[in-house]
Amino acid sequence: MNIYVANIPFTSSVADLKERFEQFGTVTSAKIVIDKLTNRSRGFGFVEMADNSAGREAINNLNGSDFEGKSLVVNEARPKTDTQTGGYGNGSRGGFNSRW
DNA sequence: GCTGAGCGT
Repeated sequence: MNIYVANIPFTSSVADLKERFEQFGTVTSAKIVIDKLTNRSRGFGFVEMADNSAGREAINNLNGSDFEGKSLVVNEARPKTDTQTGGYGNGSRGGFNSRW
């Protein structure tokens, strides 16, 4: 269960996310996307959890919640390199891979 | 001592 976390404040780090998601389940790996060029946080990251149910719980609970004074955005991440059969094309927001 | 879209070295 990989989860996409956006609207992360720049004063936050991966340990904060990991802690925040460990409230709902076991976090396999958490990472904040740092821009390769500027070496600065882009404000979003990815959290991978062990249980899918815990991931759903974390999404439903942490999405839109208060995080460092800002509303956190938590969604399910789309597969980075997986069988993108069907082609979501240049899926900007909205198109999610419903693998449920 | 940088900045707020949003899907990753």
